[in-house]
Amino acid sequence: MPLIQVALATPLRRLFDYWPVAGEPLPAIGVRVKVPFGNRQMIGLVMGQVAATELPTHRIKAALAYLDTKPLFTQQHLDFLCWIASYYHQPLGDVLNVALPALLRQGQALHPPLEPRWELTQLGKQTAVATLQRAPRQAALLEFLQHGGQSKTQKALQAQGYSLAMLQGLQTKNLIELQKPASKTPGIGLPLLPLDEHLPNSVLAEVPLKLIKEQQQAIEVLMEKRATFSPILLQGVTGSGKTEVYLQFIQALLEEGKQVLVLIPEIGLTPQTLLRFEQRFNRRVVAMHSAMTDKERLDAWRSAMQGRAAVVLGTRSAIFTPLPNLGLIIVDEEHDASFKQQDRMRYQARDLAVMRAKQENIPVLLGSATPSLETLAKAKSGAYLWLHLRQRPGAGVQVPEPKLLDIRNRKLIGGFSEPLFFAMDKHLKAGNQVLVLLNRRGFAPVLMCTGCGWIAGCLHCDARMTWHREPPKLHCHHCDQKQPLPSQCPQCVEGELKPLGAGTERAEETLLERYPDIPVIRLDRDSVRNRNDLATKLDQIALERPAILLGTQMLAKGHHFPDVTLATLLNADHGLYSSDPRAMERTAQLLIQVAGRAGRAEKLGEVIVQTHHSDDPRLEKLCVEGYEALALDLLEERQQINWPPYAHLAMLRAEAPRTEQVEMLMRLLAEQANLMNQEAVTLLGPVPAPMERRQGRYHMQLLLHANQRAPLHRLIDRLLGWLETSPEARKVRWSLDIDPEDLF
DNA sequence: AGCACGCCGACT
DNA sequence: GTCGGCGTGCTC
Repeated sequence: MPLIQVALATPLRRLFDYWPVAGEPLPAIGVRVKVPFGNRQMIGLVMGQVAATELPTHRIKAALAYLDTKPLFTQQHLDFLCWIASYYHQPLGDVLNVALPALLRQGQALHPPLEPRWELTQLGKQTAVATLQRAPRQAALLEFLQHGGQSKTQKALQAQGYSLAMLQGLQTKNLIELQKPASKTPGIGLPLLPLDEHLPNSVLAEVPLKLIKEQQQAIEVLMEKRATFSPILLQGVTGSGKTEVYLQFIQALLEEGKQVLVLIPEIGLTPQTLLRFEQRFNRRVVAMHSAMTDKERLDAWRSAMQGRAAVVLGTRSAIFTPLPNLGLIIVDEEHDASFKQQDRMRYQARDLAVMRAKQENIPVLLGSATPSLETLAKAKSGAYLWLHLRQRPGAGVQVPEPKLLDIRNRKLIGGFSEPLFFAMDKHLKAGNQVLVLLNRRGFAPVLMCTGCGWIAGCLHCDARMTWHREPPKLHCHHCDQKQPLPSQCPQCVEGELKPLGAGTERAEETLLERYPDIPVIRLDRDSVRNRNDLATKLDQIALERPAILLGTQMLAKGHHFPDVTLATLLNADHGLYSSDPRAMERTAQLLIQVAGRAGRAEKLGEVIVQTHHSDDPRLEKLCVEGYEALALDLLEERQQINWPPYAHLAMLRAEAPRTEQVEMLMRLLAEQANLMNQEAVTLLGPVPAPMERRQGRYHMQLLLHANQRAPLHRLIDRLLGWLETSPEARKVRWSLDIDPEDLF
């Protein structure tokens, strides 16, 4: 008798063998199965069959039940998930955990159980409506049921305005009854739901925008590439109409009956984005993001895997969605950091998109105004097709050139210099909006005693606590620890406590003092807690003029503010001289994004960037020659220091409550690595992680560097084997990050 | 990861 | 005498 191999969500990187469920046919690969595991039950996925196992047969247990009659994944999709598991060195069960909606992971049926329906009894069919004249609402319901023909679910009836009380009224008179659906095992093995409500033949629901020549040329090139694996970088300045190119390319694939997957950054999935896709096509568009309920996610997932959803619009985890007729993947704002998952299963959705497209032999379109160096390198080398959109259709106003405003030796009020205020005055007086970007929440990043130099630090982290005014507290942005604001210096008692630096709260206060008659609309994580807050603020922005829009990243991403004529970055220095080689790239992307906010419609814009380093050649290059020129320079630097994308990295991180435990493990780990490593892998570290103490735990890291992927992954496999059996590793929490993005 | 087993301190 | 602390071992 053959055994079935089951993938389970445990940290053990292997499959588990079980006897098949007695008396049932062997399950297909990709079916969920409930199995005993230790002394509990788990739900896993059937990955294959084997004739025999190394384990003594008496230790093999029998599977309890199959939860699906048809596989949840095609073999091709399973191959994709297996590839992910091996590339990121994660247990397959963990990958499946990300790939399956929560409800399916918990064992719920793929199809919702059929709801009971209300039906007329024999008496109900014969009773004249007029006999119910003393209960007119019930009479109306009876009439509706008698003439509606079919039985109805309670939900459907309530949607028509009939209440539960009316239904119960008819039920007690024996006129109607609730019929349970006939299915033996509710939800499992039901036929696929009927294909969609008859869709119009035409894919288009509205007339597409007229393309300018450059966009038209891009579409023509894309059309040629639409049937094979073709990675494409679509580099277009803000406002160049990338989305319209996406939409028209998507249209071509929908017309061929294909499905399209669109990945967008976390912050970019607004109801407006979804609406734009829904309005364009006569096809089902579903969203996939973390704010949805489990039920909503399952519904969207099901319609995708059944081929009923034509477009899936989602954040990074949507890359795992099974799509039987996938014809195109688009990654919008491909440089965005949110495509990299930074905890649990660390993966880069943009890279997975390219991998999936290769496997499916379909095009993958990476769009950005400021492409990541990784993507840019591939485009430069010719591995990716490189398309440019340099013009802005419409009124023809170009993205303004950012001006650097040096603030050395200048007095700053709440982060603003006098010349900046002067520029703001001009734009506000003209009745326009001014956008102020400050990447710092709270009132001030540091609270210091002027008497003795004491600084408010976090008890659990090597970090300063941020002073928040509203509500008043000290808040550690690394571990979420909150403390009441001290009324006096805890060290010298007599010194005065003063804020150092400025966050959005302080900038807001400054602006309200300086411009008492102008609305200041603040957008950051503290003032925008949910969808509703955001909608309110966006409405306000649409109405108020003049106005000042103040905020963090949130403000720079995605939203269109046609009345902004001055966009300003209060401090470009943060990260300019960081030891992280990625800092300059990030600052440049932010600056260009901010610049893109100014003068989008017919109004000419201005962009001002405050810095202490206006003579920095990289900043100058960025402002004068643009992002691409700077990025190509940065790429050259990367090549010279032999760093990604020209080399490969993996980061091993470890943390424990006591520093000795981490140090011991990391020392042994490095020792092992040196023993195992006969190839070209360089160890950098182990070293204490930046901000060594976080949430009361000590962090260390070991960076592995190699010119080739293969030897790096071979070494990692051996190291993980050692880590899994090493007693020193038990007390320490460790994790592996392939292609790490944040090294510091 | 979970969960049980097991071996030592502070409670009724 | 037992409740419960978390070290150690195991999961087909």
